[in-house]
Amino acid sequence: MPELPEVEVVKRSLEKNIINLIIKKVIINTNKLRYKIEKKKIKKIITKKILSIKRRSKYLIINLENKKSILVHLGMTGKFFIMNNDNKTKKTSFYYELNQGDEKHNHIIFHLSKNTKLIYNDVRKFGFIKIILTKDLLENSHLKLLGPEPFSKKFNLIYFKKYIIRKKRKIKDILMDQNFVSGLGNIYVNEILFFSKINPKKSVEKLKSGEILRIIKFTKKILLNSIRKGGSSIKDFNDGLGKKGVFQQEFKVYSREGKKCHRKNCSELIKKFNISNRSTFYCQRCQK
DNA sequence: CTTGCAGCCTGAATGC
DNA sequence: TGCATTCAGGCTGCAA
Repeated sequence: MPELPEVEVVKRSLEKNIINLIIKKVIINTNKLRYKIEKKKIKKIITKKILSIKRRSKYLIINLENKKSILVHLGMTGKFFIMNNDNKTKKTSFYYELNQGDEKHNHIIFHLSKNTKLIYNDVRKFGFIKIILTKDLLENSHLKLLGPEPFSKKFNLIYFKKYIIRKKRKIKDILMDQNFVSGLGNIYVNEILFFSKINPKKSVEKLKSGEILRIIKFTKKILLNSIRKGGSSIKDFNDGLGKKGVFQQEFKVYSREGKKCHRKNCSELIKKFNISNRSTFYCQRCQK
């Protein structure tokens, strides 16, 4: 599932592969992702050059020369493939593999110059692609209310304390809230709380400064580490039908229900329960 | 204002 | 074996 690190690696892959290329043609195989594709707007980006790629939270922004931008969210299963003139499908990130039969879910295909194709594939169609004016990005409803990026200086102790004041929500809930801090999803939040030794159920009003500082520190550390590993695993843009470029992510708690806690000298089994209808994994001995 | 939750979608895993 | 059900997940928009 693409969270901030996965999306960041897509961004870097796209930067390497499609900058300065021109959009020649766009094939729409599936008209409706999360939102209906506006064909009129798609028409207007034909012949335009791709100037830059940005990321905000889990969103990708592809800036074009005609003052328009393509705003992309990958949802749960969205992924971009690149195809060059060798006709081999290549991955743009580390969170998925290439499989036979993927083409079935190739919903949108951008034909670019230099015989390059950018393919949007999405099994569950939770993602979306919208064309908007670049100048309207900041006011866009998807982006407007997003909290600070986890790496930014704004995500600090003072901000944290101010946000949670008089709130009684669980810490896991707050970390999942994109308006508090943007880019985290269920997997990384589980991991962050394990490393921070905080019980996901803990009410934010009970958090001590030291605990908050741990959360902030590990958030940055865990995300950075994933970007680094994931980025290096696909740096050669291998087609995943071989085994190269596959980075098996290792999680400490996520999806490890009933397995032994990885912390030294702890033999507790990882427990699973729901918070806000999301799977939550933790070690009840290590996380208080 | 804040918080909670249904619904969008498909395929894999599980249940009977 | 095969059919039916459940689960996974981010985000929006509405209800309480």
